[in-house]
This record gives sequence, C-alpha cells and structure tokens, in this order.
Amino acid sequence: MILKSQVEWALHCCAILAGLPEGRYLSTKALAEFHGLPKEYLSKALQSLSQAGLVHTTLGPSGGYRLARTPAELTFLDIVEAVEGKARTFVCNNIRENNPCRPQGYCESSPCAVSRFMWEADEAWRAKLRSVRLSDLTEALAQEIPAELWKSSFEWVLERAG
Amino acid sequence: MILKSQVEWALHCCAILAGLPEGRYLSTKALAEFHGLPKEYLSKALQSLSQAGLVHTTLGPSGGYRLARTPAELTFLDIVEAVEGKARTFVCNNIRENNPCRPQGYCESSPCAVSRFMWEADEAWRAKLRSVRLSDLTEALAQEIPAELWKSSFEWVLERAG
DNA sequence: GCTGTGTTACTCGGATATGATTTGTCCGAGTAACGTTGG
DNA sequence: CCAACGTTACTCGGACAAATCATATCCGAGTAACACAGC
Repeated sequence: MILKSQVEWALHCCAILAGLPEGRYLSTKALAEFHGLPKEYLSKALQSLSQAGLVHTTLGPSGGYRLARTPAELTFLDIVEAVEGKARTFVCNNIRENNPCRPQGYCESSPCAVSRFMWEADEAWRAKLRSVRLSDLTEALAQEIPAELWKSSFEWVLERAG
Repeated sequence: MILKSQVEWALHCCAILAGLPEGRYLSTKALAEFHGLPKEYLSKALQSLSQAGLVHTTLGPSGGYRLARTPAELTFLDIVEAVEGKARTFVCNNIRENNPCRPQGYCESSPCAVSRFMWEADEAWRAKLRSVRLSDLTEALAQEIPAELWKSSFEWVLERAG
C-alpha cells in the first residue's frame, strides 16, 4: 500500500504555487520542467487538484494554475484526498458473512469490529494530514533550502508565470 | 491506496486463532472454509504471519497454525506490517533534485520537508494500529456477535483443530 | 508387543496466470491573448 | 484608428499503451501423524 507518486508531485507543485504572486498563473509545462516530470502525466495530478477546487485555472497563453485559497487554508489532507481520493484505506468485505455457523437470513447490524479499528487508524492518519497546512510546508522549505537556491528558483518561476 | 484484502483476512484469522485452546493448531483449510476464502491464496497471508514470527506452524496431519504470543501481546500493527510490509506508505523520490536552478554537485542533507510531514502522518497511523491489541478485537467481537453464533463458531473451529 | 515402512494430510515455496491499478503517451476540442488584416 | 479574423499557446478530457502490483491457481518437496506389515 503505497501512495501514488502523483501525491508527491501535487504537494511539491502546490508549494511552488504558494509562492506565486497574487493573480499570476503557472503552466503545467513550467511545473513539469522545474520538477523533471512528464508534462502530460503531471497534468493529470493538476487536473485532480482543479476538480477538487484547490486550484484555479486559466486557458490560453499565459494560462496555467494558481491556488484557489491561501496556503494557510490548504491542508495536506486536501491535496492528498484530491489526488488519491477520499475512500478509506481499508475496505471491509464482510467476510464474517461466510461463517458456516451463521443462521440463514441473519443480517449484520453494523460494520465489524475489525473494520472499525482499521478505520480509526485511517482517521488518525487523516487527522494528522489535516493538521498540516501548506503554509507549514513553505515555512519548512524556506528553512531547509539555501537562501540562494530559494531566490533563484523563485525568479525562475516568476519568469514563466503569466 | 488501499490495503490488500490479505490484511483483512489475516486479522480475522488471528481473531479465530486467539480463541484456540493452548497447544492446538488450526489448518489453512479450516480457516479458508470458515471465512469463505480461497485456501491457496489465504495460505500466502498466513505464511506472511509465519515469517514475521506471529504464528507457529506444525506440519503433517492435524497441523496448522496457532498464535506465537498471547492475544494481548499481538497488536494490529504487527499483523498489518507482517502482511503489508514495514515500508512507509509515502515514498520520496527526491524530485527536488531536478530543480534546474540547483548548482552542480549540490548534495541534499536530509529528507525533504514534504516527506517529513507525510511520514509523520504515516507514523500516526502506525501508532494507532500499535495501540490496538488482538485481545481488544476479540473482546469487541464477543460483544457484537450473538452468544449463540459465537458458541457454535467456537465448536465448529474446535472440531477441526488438531 | 515392537519396530520399520508406507500412506495420508498438512505446510512451505516456487512457478505461473489473470486482472486491476499505476504510470505514461498521444491527440483533438475548446479558449484566451496577441498579432494581423481590412475597413 | 478600430473591428474582425487568424495564429498561438495553453487547459481539458478521452483514448490508449506499458509496467507494476494484487489476486489468484497449481504443483512439487518436505514433514509429522497414523496405519499396517513383519519380526
């Protein structure tokens, strides 16, 4: 059970978009080039973000993406769920129904204990993701990236932002 | 990102094994029949448990599996990791290395901020799983399963336990 | 009665097949900025 | 000078291909209990 690499891509792209000045857009091409990713496939991840309403998009030249909310209003969970879906990581197939001792027509009342425990763990994971905001990520990145690289990257992006 | 159904199977099977009297074994065949699962494939899940040291196995007739520890000493995390592996659910492909502004020979110090946050969430999930013991599951099951079904199931298992 | 042998029922592990999902590519439709043309 | 038109660069979405993983199935090797034969 491993998250799609699109999740990683979407997070990194959002971090870049978070640094974009108000009202400007960055194209898939620029994002793909910056991260060394296949443009066409990355566009799938960005489309997921767009469908989830996390980013705005404009068509035509100088079009592209920008965040739909401020980095403080966007959580990791928003981004992960946009790409990976909101479905729980554990699905219960109700195999208890196959119990040969089970009387005919016996109807299960509620989800079985196994799935309840697994869903609690899933919720703990989501709660942690919900607690991390995109602004927390940009702050952490600003600390760990050398100031010079940070600055040149920002300029690289600005040159391509429409 | 969805856990394998083998995880669900392993948890249910451990719940059954937890009710087994000391020193007795239950075969894959019986476990598969009880849960309505393909015997051959279920055996892969049980093999995983065996390799992780969570269950003991005996060969020959009246052979099968039994828990290697008491249900109070077995956690959900033990079982999930035995089947699903201990690898983190988020893998960092270090796409920051592709940054075109990055100077030649620049060496990343530590894992990037994105993966650190994702790994924290992963750890929250594991911590939750670690906090649930197999004995907690059997207690919950005992409460939600009608006493009659519980008893007949136990007898069904005992008839087949070697 | 006791020992040795064969049979049986099981686990274990490898090889293989199938289907789903992930990853990646390609192309056409629609759109907005911009330049160009015609009045 | 201004409006209409065409070009261009982008997004969006669908169709499709390849690779990887999950889900099975099959079979042979090894093992332990048991039955049975021979002493």
